[in-house]
Amino acid sequence: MSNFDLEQFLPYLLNQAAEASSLAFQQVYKDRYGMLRNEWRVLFHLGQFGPMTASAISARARLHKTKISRAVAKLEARRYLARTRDEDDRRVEHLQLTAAGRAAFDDLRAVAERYDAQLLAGLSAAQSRALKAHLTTLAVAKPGLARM
Amino acid sequence: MSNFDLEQFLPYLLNQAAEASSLAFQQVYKDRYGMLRNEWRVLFHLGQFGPMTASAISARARLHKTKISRAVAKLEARRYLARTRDEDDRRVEHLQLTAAGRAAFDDLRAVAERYDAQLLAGLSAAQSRALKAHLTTLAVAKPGLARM
DNA sequence: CTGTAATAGTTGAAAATGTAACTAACAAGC
DNA sequence: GCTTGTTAGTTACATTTTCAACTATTACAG
Repeated sequence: MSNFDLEQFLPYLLNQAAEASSLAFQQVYKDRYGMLRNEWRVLFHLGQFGPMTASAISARARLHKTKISRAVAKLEARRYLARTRDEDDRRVEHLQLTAAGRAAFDDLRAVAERYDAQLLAGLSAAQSRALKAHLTTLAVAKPGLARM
Repeated sequence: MSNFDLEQFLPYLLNQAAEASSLAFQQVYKDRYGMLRNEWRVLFHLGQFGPMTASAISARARLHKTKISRAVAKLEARRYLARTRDEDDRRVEHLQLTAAGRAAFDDLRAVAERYDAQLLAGLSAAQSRALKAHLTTLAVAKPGLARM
């Protein structure tokens, strides 16, 4: 007899928590700026790390390059970012936020900051740190499952 | 000056952890049974909770009814589940696993059980419990964000 | 009864995603 | 130089998801 519980299965539980906690924030960037998830992510990468290439964002965000490509196209069309071709390696393009892009980022970052605090409101500082540390470990890990 | 860190923003972090931890398991149910995420979820609900209606699964899994409808159609086509119409309320249909469906569930449940243990290998029992408790809280919560 | 609203589930069209193939530019071996 | 391979990024097509409309059935008010 197994005591397995679907709702305590970590990948399932993480998905449920991720979706629930993304909802309210998603509402904000969608309503205020008409952005999708990948667009928001690209915006935040550029906002936080400064000018980057699409590949660099792809690697850091673990986002497929086609998603980046399409998100960048939309952000560019809406004048939230600008591209400049690298003169040394003309395959590469450097992405950076426009003034409008930075304004959107600053606004959304402030929301994110408060929202994060709200999500963690029930936990002590130590508990929050522990939770995030464990999640970071899980996010970075590349678990395989040999011979199952 | 803000000290906001995208990679420590809970919704983002949860998404990264959820995706990373889902990957290896997804590979198994996809390779062995050709299932998609929603099909696996429906299978597990029926396996764990016994016969249910589509609405009941929808409510418990927080999965939209169209996803359920299509997942059920595929699972039925592959003979993993069978439907029976409720005689008292003929709108309702009760879903239950076939023998093949239960076999698939038993197999995948065993994988899930071992995989879960592997994901938590670095943590003590108390830490694991605390982590899952916090995730459960986040998964159940319906956070809004007033006046941000 | 009868009309109106609600619920269970399905379907069609539009949007988004995933996968693979593609172009263009650079790199390295010979 | 020329071939072969690699990397940056885009595009095309198939699959999935989303959203709204739809059918069928039940509930409920008058």
